Amino acid sequence: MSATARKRLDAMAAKVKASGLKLTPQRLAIMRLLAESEDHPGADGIWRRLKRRFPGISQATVYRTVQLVKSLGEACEIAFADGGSRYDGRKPYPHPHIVCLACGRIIDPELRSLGDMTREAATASGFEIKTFRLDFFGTCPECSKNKTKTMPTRRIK
Amino acid sequence: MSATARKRLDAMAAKVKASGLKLTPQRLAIMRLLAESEDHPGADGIWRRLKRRFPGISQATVYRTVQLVKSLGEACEIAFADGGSRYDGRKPYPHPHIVCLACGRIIDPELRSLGDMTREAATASGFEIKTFRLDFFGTCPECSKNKTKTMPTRRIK
DNA sequence: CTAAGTGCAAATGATTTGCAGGTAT
DNA sequence: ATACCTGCAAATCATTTGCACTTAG
Repeated sequence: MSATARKRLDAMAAKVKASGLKLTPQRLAIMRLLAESEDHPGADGIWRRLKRRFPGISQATVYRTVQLVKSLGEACEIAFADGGSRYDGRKPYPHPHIVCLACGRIIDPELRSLGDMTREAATASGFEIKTFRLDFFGTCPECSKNKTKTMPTRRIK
Repeated sequence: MSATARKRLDAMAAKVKASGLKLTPQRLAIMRLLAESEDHPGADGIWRRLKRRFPGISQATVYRTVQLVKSLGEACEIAFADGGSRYDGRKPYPHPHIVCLACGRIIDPELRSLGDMTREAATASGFEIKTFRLDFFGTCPECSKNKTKTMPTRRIK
């Protein structure tokens, strides 16, 4: 487990304890997966990976824990149009994504111009901007090469 | 009915006929609502407005038609984290939104910097960007004045 | 005519919840 | 001890689909 992942896991565990909640083995395992996964796993994926080590773990527990960690501000949810959500416990704050429509990969780009655009949105509208959601969809370099056919386009909610 | 709305409705009707599909009264009514609504209505809202004039209209027909118009490229869907989708038949192409968390209002800002940011995302990632989804969430000027308490935060999928 | 469309109700599918029995602290 | 948790299964909820009956062209 990397140092950054360890830090993230510790932050999650600390918030849980600070809220007077319990650190069960299931929660630890789910939080650990959230803290170290770089592939933005979905609830179902987390559940499938976990039941190797916790044969009896229920999806309900995964959903409950993921929601808990999110509500504590220690993970963020990326919900897609097709109803599925994916989670990121490494960067628990809102950030942009680029999704490959062919292979489903999601990367986190650094966008220098994002701050300016947020300011432009606030100025243009008079809104007090609290948060945002930004996703780009396209084809990653690998899939572009392979000329793989595009996945059945998701319903972008 | 405004000139722009008329144009949008005509475009939708043309695509439907060009696809060898039928222009039923229900479809016309739904498309008309899509073409002239500036408030990004949801499927349920469309259905409720329509059953005044079409007492027997079913939600299934609304969903089917809205999907049809979207698949013809004549409306776009804005799907939110809480599972609900809203539609825009006035601008059938992807565009940014600003959502008021207090009253639910959605506006379409003009963002000059959007093109630059898309280019930055493409360059930084090597992806071929096909489309995007950009929403800002905050409080509109009216709700800021009224100091209305924020709506129970939607799950931002 | 007849392929398409409609209303209705049942089916989906991801997520949530009620409950009865466990378990961290 | 005793809140808090977990697994299980039933319940949600927006949306989709199967079917028998209409209807636009």
